[in-house]
Amino acid sequence: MKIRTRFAPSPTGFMHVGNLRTALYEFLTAKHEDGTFVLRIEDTDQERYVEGATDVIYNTMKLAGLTHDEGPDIGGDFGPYVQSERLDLYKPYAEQLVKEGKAYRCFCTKERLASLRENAPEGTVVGYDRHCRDLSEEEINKNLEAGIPYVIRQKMPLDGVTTYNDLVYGEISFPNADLDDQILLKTDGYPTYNFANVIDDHTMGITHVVRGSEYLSSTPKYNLLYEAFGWDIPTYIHLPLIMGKTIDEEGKEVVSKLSKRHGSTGFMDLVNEGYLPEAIINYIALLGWAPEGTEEIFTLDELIRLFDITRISKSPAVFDYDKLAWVNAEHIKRMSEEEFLKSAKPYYDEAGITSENYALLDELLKPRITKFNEITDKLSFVKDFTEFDLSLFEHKKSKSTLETSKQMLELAVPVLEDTPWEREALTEAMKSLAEAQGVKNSVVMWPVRIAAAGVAVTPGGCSEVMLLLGKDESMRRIKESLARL
RNA sequence: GGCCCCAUGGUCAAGUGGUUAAGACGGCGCCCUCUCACGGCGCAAUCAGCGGUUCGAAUCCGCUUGGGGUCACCA
Repeated sequence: MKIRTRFAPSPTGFMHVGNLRTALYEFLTAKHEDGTFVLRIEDTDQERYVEGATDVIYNTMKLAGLTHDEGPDIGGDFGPYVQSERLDLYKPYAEQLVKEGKAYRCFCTKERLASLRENAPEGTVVGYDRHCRDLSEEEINKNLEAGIPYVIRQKMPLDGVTTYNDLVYGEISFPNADLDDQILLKTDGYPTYNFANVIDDHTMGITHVVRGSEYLSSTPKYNLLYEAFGWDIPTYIHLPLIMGKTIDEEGKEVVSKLSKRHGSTGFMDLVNEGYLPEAIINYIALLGWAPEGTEEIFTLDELIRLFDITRISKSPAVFDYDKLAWVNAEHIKRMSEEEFLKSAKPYYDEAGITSENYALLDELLKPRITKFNEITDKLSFVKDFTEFDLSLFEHKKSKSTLETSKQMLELAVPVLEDTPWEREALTEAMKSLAEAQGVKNSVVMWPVRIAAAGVAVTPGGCSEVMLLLGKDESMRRIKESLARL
């Protein structure tokens, strides 16, 4: 049987890397076996609906490369793929369970439920007291006629244990007595998340339910539902959570399940910060899973090929920006010249770089940037040339002093004037000058670079800096710097 | 608090009874070098604790401790 997985986000307008990682593993689980990946939008919560949120989901999935085979935007044989368009579907299923005595109508008010919770003994949490579980036929009819709103609750077994098998966590058992009579249908007639989930997964033929391990403890309820309907229970693959670090009131570092409060962990946030979608995908693939061998840089296609459910780990993983940055840098280094230029171009334009230097910058910048937005800073010297502090000329390691700088620049100016403005020629000219003067290369190259750039740190050496500036600008700057010495 | 899950360096992790306990990020040092990177080399740093089982335990079992998750007419 062909594997079918689904990603079922709620349109809240925000997708953090935790959700994305789940989507990724769902995608990989299906695609590794040449299965089908379904996108379903779970929008049964009318109060939390956010305008335009579904577009965020589509855009994210597209950018991340997690293309779905069926979904609201492209259709499929199991539609509709938006829960709000499936509303008529759920109620009959709930009614069926009521009829079969596996569920019941509950007329308890929210206030009563609230007071139940408030009156619970200190430090404990109590569930529903099953007040309406055994209402008489007359009482039910009376309430119904009076138009009292009701929810439909599932009857949980009062004793025994429910056991299920998870592909990553193995066999897990829960005492049934701990299970609440969960609500299936709300007073507004909408299904609850859990209920809709089961109905949808079954009717959509989902074979493998891949989700975060926070669902481990509600899975028995799901299974009891599947059993109530006599449906096959899907294969479960629960994923270790991705954790974020925060600082609490006492200044202590705490880790907890990734959420909005963990700062810029939104996929779009990261992309806007300059992380490549495929690098983000690569990195989060490694949070909770490791391939055989020691290679860590992968494309999506490689991940599809290598992904192996049995290598998913059980323990939570902390999201690490440093490692993400490294992965991003590795992806940048592997980019073709064209790809790199495409991403770098906006920053080049901003820095006043012209096309004849694109190839040079490809070489210079690739090993030097972690994110593309760093280009601005790296090339700021091209545009800005201010009266820098002359002490920059003093560099112990390069054996450069104010005096030698002046000497060398005086000698370099005429040489540079007569040198073809090419990388090799410029470098050779400076080396020859140093040799002729009997000094280390650095004694001439250091001051030339500083004089031209006006800053200590540049991407590349003196020849590259002069190349980027062009002959006129370089000579102007060097002479100006020399005049100040 | 009940229930459930987890436990190898600061972080991500390999490892499935016999290894000098991989690798990566980060840190530190050295080399390369006109700066900064890249690259190369090296260093520090881990099996939470205690009991078992076994000739032998990071690997199996139990307890303890620690961490996380979950207990809504939210998803």
